[in-house]
Amino acid sequence: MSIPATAYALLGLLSFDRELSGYDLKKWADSSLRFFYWSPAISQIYSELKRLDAMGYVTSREVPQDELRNKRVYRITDEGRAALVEWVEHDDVEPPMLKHSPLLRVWLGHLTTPARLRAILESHRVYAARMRDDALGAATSSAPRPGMEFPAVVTAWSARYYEREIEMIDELLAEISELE
Amino acid sequence: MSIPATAYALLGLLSFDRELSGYDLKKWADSSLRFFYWSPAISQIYSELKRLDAMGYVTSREVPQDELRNKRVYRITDEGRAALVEWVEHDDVEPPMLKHSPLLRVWLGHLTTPARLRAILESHRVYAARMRDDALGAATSSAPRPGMEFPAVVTAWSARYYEREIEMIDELLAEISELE
DNA sequence: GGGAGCATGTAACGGGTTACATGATTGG
DNA sequence: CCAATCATGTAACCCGTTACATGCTCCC
Repeated sequence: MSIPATAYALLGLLSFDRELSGYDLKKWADSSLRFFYWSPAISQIYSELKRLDAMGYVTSREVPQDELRNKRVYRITDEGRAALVEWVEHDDVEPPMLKHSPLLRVWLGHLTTPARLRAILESHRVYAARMRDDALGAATSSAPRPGMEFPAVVTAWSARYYEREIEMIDELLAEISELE
Repeated sequence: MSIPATAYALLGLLSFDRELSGYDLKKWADSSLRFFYWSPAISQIYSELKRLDAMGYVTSREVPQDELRNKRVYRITDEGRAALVEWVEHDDVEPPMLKHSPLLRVWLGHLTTPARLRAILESHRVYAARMRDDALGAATSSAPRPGMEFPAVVTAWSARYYEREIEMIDELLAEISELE
């Protein structure tokens, strides 16, 4: 019985030795995984946590959040850690999946005007700049903790990725102008 | 009633004014869409074609393939073309979706050895080089036909994308060595 | 003879999303 | 007072995949 990559990603977040709630995991995913992988919907996080719990890969307990409410926090188990290590060390690595919607529109450029393509690319440029800045922000905001070197390397990689994305948008913009 | 992006992608393939079978569409997708978007499974292509047919966005007819068998070829209709143009011109463009599995493994680098990470990245490097070469091949093999300028631009973009991916893998490899 | 390519499709399944439901606390 | 944030979960739905089924032709 195998579990989806998203479950391993969550297990990965928990592998940095902390107790986290579903809500915490969502925020963490949004400020790390999001840049190079994906941030699952909160509802999926809750259901994956249930599955991981049922498999014995995590344990959970309730902690008081305030006077009236509790929240459920999760901790990775030894079996969970072993399964995660196994996944990193021995499982096949799928190729990256890229679904570049703005490019799909450019590919269909014969159906529209250069102005529309430019607008799409400008807006994608804003998005990429935003992602770069967010990745840069995530890199600087979190103090370099021991054991967190790899996430730091990947976050830096992500910032470079979006920087290059911007360069490539500009190249495309220039090429589209030439086509006119 | 909206249709998925994949359906528009297929409609897009048909928008270059040719009659194509499901099988043809799969081959075409593999040598164009695959580099920057995704190539749907053949089974999905057949079911999307049925949906597009039901919506009146394509028509189909059977043509003899050899003495014994027929094949069904599809042609975009005026309504299909109008819907596609509408999609390109007025629909919101989703941000690109990236699920970088090799990077997810690197992000979990604390769970394994540098040697394993290097192996993963080397293998990803081979994949990226392959994609670059395939994109380059697709660019040169298809003679520059009129009306196909945008696909050519996007294929060239894809080749650059994978070239940069290789550069970024090498940078990562260097950073991982430094971490040791 | 057998594998690769041509050609089309169905069924089962699962991963993941959106919408919905609920309710407390904090800060402008 | 109202929006945002904290916090958890269910249900419906759909996109897309893999596995399965079928059968012909071409070439080694």
